[in-house]
Amino acid sequence: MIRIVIAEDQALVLGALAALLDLEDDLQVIGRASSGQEALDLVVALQPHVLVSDVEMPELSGIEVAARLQAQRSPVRVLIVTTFGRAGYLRRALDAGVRGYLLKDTPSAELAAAVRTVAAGGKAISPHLAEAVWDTPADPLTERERAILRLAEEGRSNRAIASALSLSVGTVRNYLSEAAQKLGASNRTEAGRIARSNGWL
Amino acid sequence: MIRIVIAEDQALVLGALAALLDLEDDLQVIGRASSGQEALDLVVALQPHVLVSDVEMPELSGIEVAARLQAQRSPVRVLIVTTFGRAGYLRRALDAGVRGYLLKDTPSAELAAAVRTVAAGGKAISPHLAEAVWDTPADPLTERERAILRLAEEGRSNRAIASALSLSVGTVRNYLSEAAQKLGASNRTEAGRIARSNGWL
DNA sequence: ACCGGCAAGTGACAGACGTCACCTGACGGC
DNA sequence: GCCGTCAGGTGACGTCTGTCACTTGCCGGT
Repeated sequence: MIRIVIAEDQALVLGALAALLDLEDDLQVIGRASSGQEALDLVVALQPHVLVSDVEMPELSGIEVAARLQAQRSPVRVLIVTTFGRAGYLRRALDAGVRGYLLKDTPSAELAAAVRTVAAGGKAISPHLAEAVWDTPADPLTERERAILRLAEEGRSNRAIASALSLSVGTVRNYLSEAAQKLGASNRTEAGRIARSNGWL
Repeated sequence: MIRIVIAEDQALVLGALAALLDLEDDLQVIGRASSGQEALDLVVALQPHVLVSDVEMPELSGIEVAARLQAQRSPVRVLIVTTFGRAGYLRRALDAGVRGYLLKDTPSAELAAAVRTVAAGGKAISPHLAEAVWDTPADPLTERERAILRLAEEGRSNRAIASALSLSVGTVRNYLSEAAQKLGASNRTEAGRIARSNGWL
């Protein structure tokens, strides 16, 4: 019997996924979390075989939860389930020791199979996504550029960004200009879109 | 026995929701659609009591499906289930004759209850959301402003927007300026964010 | 026939943005 | 000690944006 904790911030989807997994005779959902922190606590307390987690969650993202579990040498296997086929996310997830990564448009029958594979020590990556990682270049942005781009994306002016990060306005301009060049964008807005769609923000 | 068709473009969520509803003795999922068009065809063919539909779907949105059903005087009741608590969406949904509108962070136990309520001719709106509509002002944008804002949001320059819509650059500037004023934004990027977060784009 | 409202345009101006060349200081190799 | 590198800054320049006042043409109401 494979014991599972599910983490997902949308309660309806959480309940539905649990119902789906509970239909299987050899799977048992022993815990449900609606935030990253809660997921981490539950995993530590219940020691399930597998944690099935969304990426986008309040407090801690699914990837961060995986990273923490890896850091504390937890034997729990993590299977990420997400909407976003962003290559950057998958890269980070793999770095965090994640064993499975499924897109939410995978047929539902495959979820249980993926859970079993992961529980048995194998890996389960949506094939569609594995490809995407191949032909998506690595994140070209530096930490500074990312931070500035995130603020620019929200519509803040150079001046506002500068004072938020204690930089000079000129420096902010330079970083944004450089980021736009790297991304092949012709302005901050486009740069933001490109970076976000690749999972680099 | 209440007969249901489910429409949701994420296969995994579709399967999970179906599993959840099938657990109930008095509910029966008789059809599954992964696009708006498919949902419409299925509803016409199967004549379920209730259509449970996502908003964001390829081809036709859940709201558009509801509008078409209303136009052809279909007796099928529509229950929308969505991630986004955008007041604008709910308004449009109600105009399209939708009988229920649940957020995906509603506890999963309430989904079946909402289906029953809607099937019986009642209404089921997430209370949280009903409030939001109250204190969200109506969409202040004109069709032109919306179109221009959508393009600006993608990072296009005034010149690009002007030629895409066969307008003069000055006019585009004026529309954007006006839209920003209406929305209380200080630039196009912020205006785009505000409009989108209210479901006005 | 007239008025008001609305879509679209024009011209002008200030300020914000994007680009580039160049400067400074810290810091890790060798 | 010197050199390369990297984060950050400066100044200058041209272009793009945002704002405003004003104009034109169209359309519906009265």
